[in-house]
Amino acid sequence: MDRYNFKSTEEKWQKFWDKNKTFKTKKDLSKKKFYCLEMFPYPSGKIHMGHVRNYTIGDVLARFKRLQDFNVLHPMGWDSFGMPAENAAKENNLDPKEWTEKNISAMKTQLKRLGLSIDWDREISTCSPNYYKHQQLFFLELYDKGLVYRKENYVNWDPVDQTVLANEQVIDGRGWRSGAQVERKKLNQWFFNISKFSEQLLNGLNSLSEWPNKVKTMQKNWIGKSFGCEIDFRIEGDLPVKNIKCFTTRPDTLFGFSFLALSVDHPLSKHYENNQEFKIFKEECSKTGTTEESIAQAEKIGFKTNLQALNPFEPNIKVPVFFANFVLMDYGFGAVFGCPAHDQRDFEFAKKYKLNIKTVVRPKDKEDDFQVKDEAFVEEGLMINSSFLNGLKTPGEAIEKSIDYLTKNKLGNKKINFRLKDWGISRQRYWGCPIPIAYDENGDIVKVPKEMLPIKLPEKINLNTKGNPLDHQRKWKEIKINGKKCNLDTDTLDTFVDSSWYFLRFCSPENSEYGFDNEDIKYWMPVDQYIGGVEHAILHLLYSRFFMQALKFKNQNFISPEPFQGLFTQGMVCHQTYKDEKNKWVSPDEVFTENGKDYFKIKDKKKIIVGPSESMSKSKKNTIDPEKIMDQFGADAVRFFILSDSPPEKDVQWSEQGMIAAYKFIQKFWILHKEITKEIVNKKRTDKDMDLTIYTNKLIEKFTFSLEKFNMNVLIAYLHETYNFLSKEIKKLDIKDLEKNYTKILILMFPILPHLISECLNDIKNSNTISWPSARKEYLEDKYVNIVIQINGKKKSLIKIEKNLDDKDLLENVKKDKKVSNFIDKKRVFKHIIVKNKLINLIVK
RNA sequence: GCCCUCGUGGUGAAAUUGGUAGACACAAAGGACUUAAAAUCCUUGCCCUUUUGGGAGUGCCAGUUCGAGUCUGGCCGAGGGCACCA
Repeated sequence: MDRYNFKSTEEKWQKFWDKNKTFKTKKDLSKKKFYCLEMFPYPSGKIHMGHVRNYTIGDVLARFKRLQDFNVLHPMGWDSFGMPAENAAKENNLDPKEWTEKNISAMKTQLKRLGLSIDWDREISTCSPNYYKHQQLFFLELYDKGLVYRKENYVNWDPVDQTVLANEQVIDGRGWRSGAQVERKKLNQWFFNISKFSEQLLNGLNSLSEWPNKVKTMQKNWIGKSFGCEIDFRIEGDLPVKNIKCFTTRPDTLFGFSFLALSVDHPLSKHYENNQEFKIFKEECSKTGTTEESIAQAEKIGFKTNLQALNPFEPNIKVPVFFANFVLMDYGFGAVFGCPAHDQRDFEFAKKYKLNIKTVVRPKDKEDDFQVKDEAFVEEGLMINSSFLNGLKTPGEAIEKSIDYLTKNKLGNKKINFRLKDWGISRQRYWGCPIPIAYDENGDIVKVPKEMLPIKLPEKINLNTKGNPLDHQRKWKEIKINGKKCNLDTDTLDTFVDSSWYFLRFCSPENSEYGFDNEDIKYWMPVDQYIGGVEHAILHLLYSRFFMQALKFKNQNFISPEPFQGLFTQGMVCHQTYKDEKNKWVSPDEVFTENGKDYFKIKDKKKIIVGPSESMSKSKKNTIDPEKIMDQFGADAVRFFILSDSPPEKDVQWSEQGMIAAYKFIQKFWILHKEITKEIVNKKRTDKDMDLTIYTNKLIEKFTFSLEKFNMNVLIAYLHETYNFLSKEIKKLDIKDLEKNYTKILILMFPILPHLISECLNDIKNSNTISWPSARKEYLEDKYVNIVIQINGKKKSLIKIEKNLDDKDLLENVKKDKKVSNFIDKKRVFKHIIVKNKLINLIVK
């Protein structure tokens, strides 16, 4: 018997799909649409196992929906701007454009080899002027709507390379390339006013019922809505300052007020510009970097001013004002009122600077003389030492009452605050979308007119310059707008902007007037199922949601603003890690094992230290190259394996054994298939035996159910089960409707193993128009059912019996059962519970 | 510290949502076929018993229920997210 030749078969079908444009999609209002989208890849040059998993899951779904007669949009593109291209180009003296294009063509070939059902005619690439032209127009549109603005912001600055560093380029406070101490530097940058939509972005989460709760929770926390009030503190001291505004969620603890802390970037700091000590203090603070996390890890320090703040509840009590490193200018007003007794951070600060610690909340089970000792008391409780608040429950009553008091006395107002900050979109880099803004000779902002778009990136420029590469392009920068000489902005847009609207572009990839066509997006949007890694749970997904809000803003005709109706986040692909005796990472290709426990280096037979399984990454060298695996086992086998071992939302362990098992399954299924085809043709079977019909209908039911629930690993189990069933069944003499049932089974398998099953269906010759089968209820149950017999809730026996027997007959039959009669002999059955056609529980004493 | 998720054999995992725990696969041991190997197939899998059979059992402890992997409360452990957020 011939073995299944995956190589020629897979090539054959891929060519067939390509030639016939099988997956080309057109708008068709007569059909229900299904937009299936996987997060598009960065063209690094080679696909990795994470891509294989992501795109296989999506492809199974897309093919399934197509068989269910949906009009399926399943496109693919390239997130092709970004730093790796710029870095690679710098290192090897290449052009980022050429490097990127070469990578795209290599990866496209690899993706095609996976047998994905993609409409390649809709392919887009974000680094193409055809794409970013529209992005520049969106930028201007948002600018006109007042959703883009310019402000100063801090960045990580590498003083040696004269360049801005991304957070991941800062390692232990030093630049990754130069090793120089990174500084905080203020730069003028563009911002999207995402915080304007905080409320909408938060509320929108409620409508996303097909999103994982985990992701919704993460976004909710990120947006961070908090209820409280703003308080205007009166200030006395040696400066011409009368008030400082604070935001607080705990106005109830004002009677425990013992200091006021300001951010070093607070406007008041300008009065201390010439103060040497303050300068040193501020520098100390600036070493901590710009991320919130690095600020957090620093020790709490303060700088005492000569100012005093008055307690709004008791104006005769005055407390010191500090600058402190733990106060962030970005949040609230850059000022915090400190109540050490009921905030751990304030407590530590007060201890350090020996400030007053007054207890104003007691636990419910303690007396009124309760005093905070070793740590702040932050839980619910009752108010004490707080005049008109005494005895009230807090939070809750006490907060309400204190806000009432502040409002009545014009000392403060109820306020809702969000943690979400505006989105800084300027990047001091070459390989990104140019910002369509110029500056005239006075430095005033001039919009680039629509007709002049796109502002194209200059090609083949020298990247080994200090600072921002575009800044050196004197000719490129010069632009004449309405007869005025201007200079272009030399920053480029954050690549998250590119990916915030690409799903719209896929709906009308060829529209040259605008980023999309309104009619197209009305038909295709929202994305019915979006699939990608959980690492994008916050930024990419939130930015995309913002982009939709921004397009909808002042435009009533725009579609409903949630872009992704369904979201699925798949887990990572993991592999064991290996290290040699020098503690260097070793790749799986370089090691061998005989017993599965002890590993050795192939080269010198030296022992390898086996580390824990971790997600595949180049830096740990624990990657498996999908291309090599496809050479060895074929695309169908890889698809089969990558779905088989774990539920798709969880991490999966790469296993050589598992991969081989997948390959074997395909081989043995092919042999079985040949046998079945022969049986179909040679012997006309009579139609007495219903086993296959019942099995097939049950399979259709549970297979469809699991597929819709994304339980892909269970699907694979069903396929194994089906193989086992069929290989026994085929030995029987009588099988009813073999061809009909077998064809249905093949169609179920098709989305997972498209090449193999295309070939199989081709053999049966009725595969012209295939569609997803539906189960017929009358075949779902046999005449007989298995009834579980429990005694006092414990399983004792199992009987096969006629279906739908009435309770009396059932009970009689049950009592006849040997095992049961052994048990209930001499005992009295005083109750029984029956679950129809399933179970009977006898209660005996 | 706060929030979320998850704890099931040697391993990855199923369990139709409160009704046969361990489907399916990997690994292991034993066996069949074979001169032999490979491939393939079958059996086994915790405890007691020679077998028939019986018992325990889904991280731990309680509870609800005729019946709990599934529901409730507490504890222990692992993973992820957020964070001096005022």
